[in-house]
Amino acid sequence: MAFGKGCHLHLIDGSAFIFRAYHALPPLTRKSDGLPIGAVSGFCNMLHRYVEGNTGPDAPTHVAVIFDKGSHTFRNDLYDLYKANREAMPEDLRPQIPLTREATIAFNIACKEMEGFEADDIIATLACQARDAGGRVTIISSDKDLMQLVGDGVEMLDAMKNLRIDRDGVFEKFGVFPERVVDVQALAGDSVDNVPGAPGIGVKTAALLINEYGDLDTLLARAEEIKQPKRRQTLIDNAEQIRLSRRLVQLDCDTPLDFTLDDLEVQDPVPEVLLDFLTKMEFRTLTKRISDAIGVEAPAIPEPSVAAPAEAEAPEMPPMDTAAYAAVQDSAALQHWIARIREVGHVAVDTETTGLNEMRADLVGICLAVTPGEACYIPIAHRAGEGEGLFDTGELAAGQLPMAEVLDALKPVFEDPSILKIGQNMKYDAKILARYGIDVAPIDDTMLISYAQHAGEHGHGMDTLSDRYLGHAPIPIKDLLGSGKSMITFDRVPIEDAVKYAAEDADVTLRLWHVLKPQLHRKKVTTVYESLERPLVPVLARMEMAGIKVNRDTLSRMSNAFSQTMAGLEAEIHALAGETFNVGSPAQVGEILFDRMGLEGGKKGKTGKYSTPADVLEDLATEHDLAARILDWRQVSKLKSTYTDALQEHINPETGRVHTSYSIAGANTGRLASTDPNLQNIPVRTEEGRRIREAFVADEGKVLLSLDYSQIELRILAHIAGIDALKEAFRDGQDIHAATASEMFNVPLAEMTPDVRRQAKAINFGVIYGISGFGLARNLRIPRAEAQGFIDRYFERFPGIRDYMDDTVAFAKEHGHVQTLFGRRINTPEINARGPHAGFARRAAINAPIQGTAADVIRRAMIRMEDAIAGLPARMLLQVHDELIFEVDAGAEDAVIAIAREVMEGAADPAVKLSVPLVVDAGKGANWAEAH
DNA sequence: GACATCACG
DNA sequence: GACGTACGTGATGTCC
Repeated sequence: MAFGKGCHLHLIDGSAFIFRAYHALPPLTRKSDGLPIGAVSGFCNMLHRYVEGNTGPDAPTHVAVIFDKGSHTFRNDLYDLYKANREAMPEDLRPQIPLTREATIAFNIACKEMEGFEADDIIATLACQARDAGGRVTIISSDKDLMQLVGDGVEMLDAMKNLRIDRDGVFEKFGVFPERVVDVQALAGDSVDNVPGAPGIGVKTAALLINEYGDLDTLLARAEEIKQPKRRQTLIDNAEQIRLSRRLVQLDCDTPLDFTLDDLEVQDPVPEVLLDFLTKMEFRTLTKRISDAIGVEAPAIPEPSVAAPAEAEAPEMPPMDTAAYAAVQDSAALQHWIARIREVGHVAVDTETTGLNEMRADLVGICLAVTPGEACYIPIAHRAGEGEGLFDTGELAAGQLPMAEVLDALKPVFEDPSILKIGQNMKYDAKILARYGIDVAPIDDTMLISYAQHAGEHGHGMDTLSDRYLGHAPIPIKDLLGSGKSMITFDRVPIEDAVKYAAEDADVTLRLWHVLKPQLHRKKVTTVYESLERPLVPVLARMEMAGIKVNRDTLSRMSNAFSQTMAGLEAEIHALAGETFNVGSPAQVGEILFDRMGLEGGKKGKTGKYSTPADVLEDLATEHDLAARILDWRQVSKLKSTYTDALQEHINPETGRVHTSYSIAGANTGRLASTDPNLQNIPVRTEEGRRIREAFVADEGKVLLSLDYSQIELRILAHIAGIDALKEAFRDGQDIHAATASEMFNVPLAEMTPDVRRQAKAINFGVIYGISGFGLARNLRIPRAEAQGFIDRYFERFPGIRDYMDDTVAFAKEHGHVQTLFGRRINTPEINARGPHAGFARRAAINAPIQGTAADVIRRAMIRMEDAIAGLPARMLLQVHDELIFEVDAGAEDAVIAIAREVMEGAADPAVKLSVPLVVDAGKGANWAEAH
């Protein structure tokens, strides 16, 4: 088909794909020879995702991936410093560049580059040609240099954000439409490409000037008229440099091409060619995904005969083979496996159940793996079924040992202190088995072994770990259970299917253990794993099983009251607005406030809708009742839906209590996270919200205790950064925010006003979060310059803080991670990134050692707590980051408080000698509101 | 399933 | 000088 009207050309910015892929992935290597292939892998995944997404009426008819070639272009002749400050290409990326060309060709997509021309110029030329021929063009890139091409049927698409950029989008970015983009870029310059521009002028100012004068030539010709003297002089002095800059940023639409648009017609990949390439690269997961999708068998990927150096300590492993797994269906087989476990001394265990809620799910089967590839599945409670959909007959399927026999036989093994039980997220399996009378110990957990080493790098779920460390994609559970409404429970899965899936999970877990466990000491996190991760599993399991009593009537009454309040508010809101709309829809709220009523302050988010967060509405609320009532409605709506309604659903009918689940490897910093339900965000800051805590009660004859660390993060900061003034204030038991204010503003403590203290408090918190003038200004609602003044003064008074920040960031840049006082490692893969990414990574790196050390401290306290209170009628129920909740017999409160406080305040000892005291506040009461 | 919003430390 | 900006989480509702 000749390119013309009705055609749609996609131009992919190849270099952008490569760099994104490179920075998004860890340095993967090809297993057989160690060739770096991380970027190629990411590149292929992106291409695959791109191709898959190309369906429907908007699909391209023509497509090409465009690459840069050579480093010298006509722009270097114009200006020899062009792109001169580019960092050299990383060593491990260089050999991957030719492979990305091969990959493109393997996907049967045209792959184009020209010596001496930048990809951007080829893209510009093709876009012009296609547009002139009457076709549409989509440029897949987020490079702002390409924005000048937008318009007349040319659009850009940011593939990662799936964001289309049209003329209006360009205007949002540059403040001018595409045809004036080069003018703005010429003025603003570009530090990445080393385009000089005009000193002191950024995009904002440039757009302002261009819009005022029309275009760059007019602006330069009339530069004398500019009112601001400094700006005027800059433009006059730098006119030549600005014109040069324009020539540098102006893309060339006349690149001589040795091919035509017609050569770029979309073609389906040739399965053999594509699979050959992917196999050659040894991309196991992607090869399988694509071969499954197109129904063509891929050539086998050779397993390396010698283990790669990094895995030298792991045993050689046979390839994964789900057909080799055994079903254990008689006593002899069961005894055989138990004998094997005793011979080997460890076993990977995985339980299959009817659901994800460990307090409710029933055991269906148990998988065991003793050596890689040597795994079995013991079906216990599969149901008999009839026909395709397994119509439930209410009876157990044939070929299963009695549950009692299986559990009686396994119990001595699972409780044998000399046999290590290995699991992936072992807390789940331990809780299930605990309900059947088995206390699994000792345990190892591959999820936590990964977390100790790789927090911040990637997730720690089995699929992620299997993909990364075994190059294998396990059978998705969806294949067995389906999804959505027609989803079945595991007990309805035919035993022969269950064997493959279930035993595979145990096999994968065991293999991961062999790969990851030996790495703990290399990453120097053995102590972290052994002292902060592994011992926490049984502690959390018991807390979760204990649960906390929640009074359904209290919640139900509150829900009813909230319903009434909401109905009243809704009527009032509709009356004030003069029309009815969905108050729960931020989009509609934005439209009403900013379009219909024409209020100021409406900002649109990236989806093009008005943003209406609370702080914006709060500003409006002083003048407009409508905004105030919407805020009221939102608060009540939140309390009702998230708390008073949802919590009732979580009350376990058997125990009458709510059992949360803590994820140990959820937060990168070492904090726990609470889910199903989240009991770490129960309201407390408002009076109405706090009343929800009245529904969390002690059982009859008991009392709730709450013990929380006072200012633990600031204390840790004072210790780590070595701030004497803060340390002294803590040692003297002073009000730390008042002391900070006094030191900063030279106000004696006796004359401190609440407002000055409040500001110091905001700064103290800001420091922990990696402070910025902008952030503090927004938080305190003061001018930015004033906020910056506070920060400057703070750093002046406490210079150690700035050193801590600088040192921490430098450490992260050098090592790729930061660490807590207890050695917990938080990886910072983004710390050397450029762009807005970098700011986030920087602040996260500053915060992580502080938040993480506090998390370590309370973990240590929790691990010691059980023994400490063993003789007392008390149990630990909840953790809320710096707070522990206990339930104790009435009368034992003070004894428990004394012991628990001692454990918590001494939790850092003896591993770390803190130079500030840790202080714990305690409260008690019939419910959580009283205790807190 | 993405996004916006808001609950907590 | 301008960029975009507080750190860490999870649950809910809307809307496509």
